[in-house]
Amino acid sequence: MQQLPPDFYLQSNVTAVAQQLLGKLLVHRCKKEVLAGRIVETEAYAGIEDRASHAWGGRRTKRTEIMYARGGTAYVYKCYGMHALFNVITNEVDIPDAVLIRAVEPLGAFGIKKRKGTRLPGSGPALVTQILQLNMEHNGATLLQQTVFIADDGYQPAEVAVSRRIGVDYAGAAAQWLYRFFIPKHPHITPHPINKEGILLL
DNA sequence: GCGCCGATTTGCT
DNA sequence: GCAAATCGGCGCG
Repeated sequence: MQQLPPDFYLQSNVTAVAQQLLGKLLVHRCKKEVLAGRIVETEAYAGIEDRASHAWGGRRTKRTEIMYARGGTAYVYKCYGMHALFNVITNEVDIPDAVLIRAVEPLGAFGIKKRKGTRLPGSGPALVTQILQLNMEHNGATLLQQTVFIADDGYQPAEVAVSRRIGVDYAGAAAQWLYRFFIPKHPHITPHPINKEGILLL
């Protein structure tokens, strides 16, 4: 198991990073337990030219400022005022590229069984932070240390597919960009008709 | 300052 | 299928 090196996050092609993150492990060492999940679904957000990105048009606000940090930084924000979504900042300083981690396959012991009823939690970007116990406190955290980081255990997905992104219909032409990467038919990816439109890359 | 909308999920009709 | 939960950013004035 090898932690990803700083150079990985400095790549200039954010879609390449989004694709390469599939199959990697997102790890959170909290108090006594280590929470980890295998990344099975990602979305790329390409800086100021991407209308779907919070940094579109070069926006710099209190919320988006962290997106301009150097690659290898975490960007966590609240969506709809209640769900924390976890992103990985990529590229050099002042280029606000980011990869949204949309789904992970939980590994090891997780407290999610405690939920009432026998029904397992659904899938989606808000579940990633829930499962790995990540929250707004991790906004701006570096992924280059040992608390929250991404590791490669040698696993390579047999198949990788690409599609349009989910929930960005407002973004005009950018809504059609093939910036969503996922492992086809994986049980933890977001259930969505768009999965059938996925184009197989691998 | 006010009001609408969003990279969503859940539960009820 | 749809509304609720709930907050920061943005446009408007």
